[in-house]
Amino acid sequence: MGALKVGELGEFLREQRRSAQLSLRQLADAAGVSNPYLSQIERGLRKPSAEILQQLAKALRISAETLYVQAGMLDARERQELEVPAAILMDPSISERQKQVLIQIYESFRKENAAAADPAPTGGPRNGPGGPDDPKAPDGPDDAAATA
Amino acid sequence: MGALKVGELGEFLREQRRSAQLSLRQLADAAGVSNPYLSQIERGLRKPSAEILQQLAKALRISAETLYVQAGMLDARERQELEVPAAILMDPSISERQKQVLIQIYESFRKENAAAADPAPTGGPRNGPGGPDDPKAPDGPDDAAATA
DNA sequence: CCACCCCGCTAACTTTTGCAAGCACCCCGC
DNA sequence: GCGGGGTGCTTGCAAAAGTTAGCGGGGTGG
Repeated sequence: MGALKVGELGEFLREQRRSAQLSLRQLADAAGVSNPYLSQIERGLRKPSAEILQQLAKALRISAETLYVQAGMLDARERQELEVPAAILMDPSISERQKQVLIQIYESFRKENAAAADPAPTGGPRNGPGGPDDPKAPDGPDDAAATA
Repeated sequence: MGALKVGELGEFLREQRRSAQLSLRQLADAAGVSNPYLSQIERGLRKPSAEILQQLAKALRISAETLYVQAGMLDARERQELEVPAAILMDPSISERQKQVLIQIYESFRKENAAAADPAPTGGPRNGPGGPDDPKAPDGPDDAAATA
């Protein structure tokens, strides 16, 4: 399960530290972690938590993203694939209700497409014991969508 | 030390799980973590490690980056310019026509809200949950050139 | 030579993560 | 009634993360 490449991450961190002319203790102090622990991270014998990683990134003035990519936690190309529902949910400019509407429509589109492409899905993983979610007409976006 | 906003992260995770129609056990199993642990994460009483976060993101099919942003580990502003329309346009699972529909609705929502809330558009920089962290302010020349 | 300050690392310890087992509740078939 | 499976939550416990104290080593100057 080691999705984390701790070794590479450690080397990368040490490189960055050296290149920033920082001693182990200096960086550890700046990042708010203990010196020996940073040492162990750099040598790959410890998997730093998300928080520590973030603090190290800050102290090193490198983007946290860079670190995550190096750690193998962020796929470089994954960054382009921000999922639509997640993006919608994070958007502060629309209401929760509106988010739900958008997501519903989005899901119904996907379902529609899947049905068109694969009419015979044997053993449907549909666990919904309830009814089929409204495929179209995702309840009333009328209020806003109509105004468009 | 809590640079992590565990509570928000938990809520977000729960939202995502529900929105994906998954039970706690299902997601836990898919992500390779234990059911009770996921429960605790969702209620904000545990800070998941970087690895766990990654596995959950994978199982939920959302970008790990989204999760990090939600956890307060990546600055949202830095990257939120990806925004909903961009995410929609990049999605390969729906047709171009469907994309247009979604974006239309999204835009109409925004227009409606803007009209209702703020007739005088004095520019609303979005920073809702943005925490006032950064105690010592090492100060980065954040040249976040908005590509919007 | 010796104190002094830095470097990185090892050792023992405390705190937290993360898990297997079990609880209480609800719904459905027998 | 009872059994079985579904949901989420609580409880100890092993295994990690992350800490403070201390080690050997290398300058530098007194």
